[in-house]
Amino acid sequence: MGAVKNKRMPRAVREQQMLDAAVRTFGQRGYRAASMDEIADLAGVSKPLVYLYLNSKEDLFTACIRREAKALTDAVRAGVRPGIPADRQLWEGLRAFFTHTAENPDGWAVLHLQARTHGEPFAAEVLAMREELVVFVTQLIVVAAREAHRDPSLPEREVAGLAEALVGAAESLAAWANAAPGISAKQAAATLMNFAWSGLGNMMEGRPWSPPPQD
Amino acid sequence: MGAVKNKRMPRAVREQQMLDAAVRTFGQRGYRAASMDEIADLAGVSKPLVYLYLNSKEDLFTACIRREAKALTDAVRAGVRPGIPADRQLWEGLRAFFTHTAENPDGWAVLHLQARTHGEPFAAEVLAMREELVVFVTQLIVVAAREAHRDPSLPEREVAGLAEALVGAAESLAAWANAAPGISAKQAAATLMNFAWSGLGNMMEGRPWSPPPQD
Amino acid sequence: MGAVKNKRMPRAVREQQMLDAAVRTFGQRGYRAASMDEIADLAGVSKPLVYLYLNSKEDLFTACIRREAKALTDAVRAGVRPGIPADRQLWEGLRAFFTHTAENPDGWAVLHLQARTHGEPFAAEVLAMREELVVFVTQLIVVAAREAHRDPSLPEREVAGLAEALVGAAESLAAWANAAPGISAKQAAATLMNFAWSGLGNMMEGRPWSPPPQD
Amino acid sequence: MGAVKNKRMPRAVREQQMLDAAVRTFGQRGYRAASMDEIADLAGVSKPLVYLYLNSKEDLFTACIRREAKALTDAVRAGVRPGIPADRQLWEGLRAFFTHTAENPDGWAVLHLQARTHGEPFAAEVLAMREELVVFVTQLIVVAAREAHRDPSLPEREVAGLAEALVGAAESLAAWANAAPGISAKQAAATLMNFAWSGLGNMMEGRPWSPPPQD
DNA sequence: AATGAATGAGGATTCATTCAT
DNA sequence: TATGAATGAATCCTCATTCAT
Repeated sequence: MGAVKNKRMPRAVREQQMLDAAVRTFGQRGYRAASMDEIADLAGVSKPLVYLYLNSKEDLFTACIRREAKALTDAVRAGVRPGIPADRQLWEGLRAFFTHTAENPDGWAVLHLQARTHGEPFAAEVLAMREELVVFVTQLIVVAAREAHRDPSLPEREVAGLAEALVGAAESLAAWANAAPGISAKQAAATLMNFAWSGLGNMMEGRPWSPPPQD
Repeated sequence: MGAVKNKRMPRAVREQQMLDAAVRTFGQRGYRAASMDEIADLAGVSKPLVYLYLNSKEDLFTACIRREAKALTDAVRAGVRPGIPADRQLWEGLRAFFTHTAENPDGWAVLHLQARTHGEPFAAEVLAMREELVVFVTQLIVVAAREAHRDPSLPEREVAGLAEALVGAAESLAAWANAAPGISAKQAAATLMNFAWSGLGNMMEGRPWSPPPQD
Repeated sequence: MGAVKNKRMPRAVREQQMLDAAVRTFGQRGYRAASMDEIADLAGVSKPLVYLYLNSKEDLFTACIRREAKALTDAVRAGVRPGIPADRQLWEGLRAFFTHTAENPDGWAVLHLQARTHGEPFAAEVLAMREELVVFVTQLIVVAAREAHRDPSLPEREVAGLAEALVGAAESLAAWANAAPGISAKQAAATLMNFAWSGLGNMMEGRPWSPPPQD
Repeated sequence: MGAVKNKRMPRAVREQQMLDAAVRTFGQRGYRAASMDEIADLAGVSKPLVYLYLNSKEDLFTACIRREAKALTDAVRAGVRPGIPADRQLWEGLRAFFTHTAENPDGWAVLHLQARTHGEPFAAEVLAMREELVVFVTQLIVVAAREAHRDPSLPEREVAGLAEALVGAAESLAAWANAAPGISAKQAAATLMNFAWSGLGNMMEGRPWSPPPQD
């Protein structure tokens, strides 16, 4: 069972142990199916202590989401060197993203699967993090357009949609790469770059795909 | 609430009412949080009748997944005219997909969010449907490559990754389009075509994006 | 399943089919664990028909007990030739008893196990049958005492206890013979005759076992 | 009703209270008819506490059986002085048996009626205890045969049958003595000794009852 | 003579949460 | 800092029983 039992430890340490146990349990069982009993057990403490430090199941789940969201955005940001060309920045960001999700499958499950499937307190929490990533990608697209000497006036709504699609594709690929054995973070990133950047590049050259007129 | 109460109806009809209620409840609350009580209420019948016809919560959820998965794949298939160029087929498929998910948000939530979040009986059920879509897309990519007079030997693994990315992006965009007001199915489809097809087109012209050598 | 379905049949026949199914189900599952659904199914009819003919679960169980009790006492009575010496009558009665219980294990289970474990409506029903057997045995003992030229004044209470013991032993041996493979009705009867009659005979010779004085 | 409510008590004490309540309820109502609600009420605790300590209805019933079986065999063993003649040992054992069953009617009902009536987890549990008693009696019979200077080769199968009959008769008489008012443990024991020992004694003298030749 | 449709009531089990120490 | 003892409130599921035809 989790940590060594009954040892007195400073609050900060205990809290992290609890969050570790909670992320693992929530990630594997889901919010409702995870029981405070199991979490406390896995953390090696009694239930009242969990309540003393984290207040309630809801608060505990929220704390998990926040911690994991921050860890993910931090990882992405830390993986990107500023000042290099936009496509390289995206490449680095994607690699960091896929690496982090592969190394923290439970945390990723909490963010991608569990937090979104349960009502309003939680979905908003994830949305905030997601927005950060979307903004990051959006800026890269805008910068890339500028670097390509293109008229920078790609309609904003269009850019938003593209960024959304890219982030969405990344999220799906992360789940896919975690599930399919033998897909490395690098491979996942390369696949997505091929898929996305070539398309985006194409568009920026002024050759978007266009729907048939009668539609 | 829900249907008219207490009227005797043939089993087949009642079953559909129950599935309607179940899809709505599961879609909005999630598998665990949805209660059989609420579902029976919404269907306008007593709980025992739900159990008589659908056996258990698990079976009921599975029946929901199957019905919605079939409805979705049927809609996509019905929306695509065979024989036309591959890019047009994809365009039509995406429009059908986004139209259907927009019209059946609860069904889509069941498939995309809820079914994947809960243990093995269910995830497999959705995976089967997803695989159908991935195969459909994969074939389009292969055909398109041939139509573009390209060496048809895009590595298989690469194609699988691209198809996965496209389906994943579509799934994410469906959720996005449902959430953001004023995004029509057509717009979502166009965004994704731009994102994906241009990129794929580019690749097929022999200009894939390539990672920097030192990576 | 059970009988052929949906065939119109006269009430008396249907009732017997239902009782057959009920005895089997009650005997194997117990009163509470047996469900009207299972019984109706096994009888090859719909539940409302069972209620139409037998009124309620309680009444159905009571009808089972009565039918099986009568069948058992009838079998014992039919197996005994009157007029022969008392020990022979007991021998024949026991053989008939063990034969019948071996051939109708479910009926015997209903009488011996199930009916006695559930509240007052049923226990009384079995008690009546049991009393008949006890009386039968009591008379045999009295007659035997007379045949042995003994002072016929064996205290009544004593005789009652002995009869009770004999019937109880028979009941236990019936269960034992049913469970242990290879014990025939005849063997069971012989064991009990040895056990009981020799003891009784001994007593009638005026040599009862007597407790130590200080007790 | 039952114990004083809401007082904090050590687990071991509470468990015994729960078992007390359970034995009483199971003994009077039967396994299926007894509700966990009633048991918890009678024990003066909430249902969850019963589940916390005893796990499930099945486990609770098993715990009852084990406790009562041990109590009964302990009582019988404690009541018998070793080293005295076999008939006296049997006498003492029977007195202890009837005394204990008279003092613990619910426990006896659980063992004799309820546990045997319900499926396999439980029947086996009682059988183990019963086997102990049968072995105890079997040994007494063998020793008695030796004490009577008889050829010790009473066929084993025969002895088993006799022991079974004796134990069965004892079980039945226990129920009878409990039901009939004014039958003391001593009287029940004496009746059975008369019934059994005289018979056995007779046999050991070489005068078994023999079936008529034509049978 | 017979059944498909339907339900009120209750029972086992689990869970988040608190109290007293 | 830490926990053993305890519960109110659901939740899934089953069953005997009835109604309308």
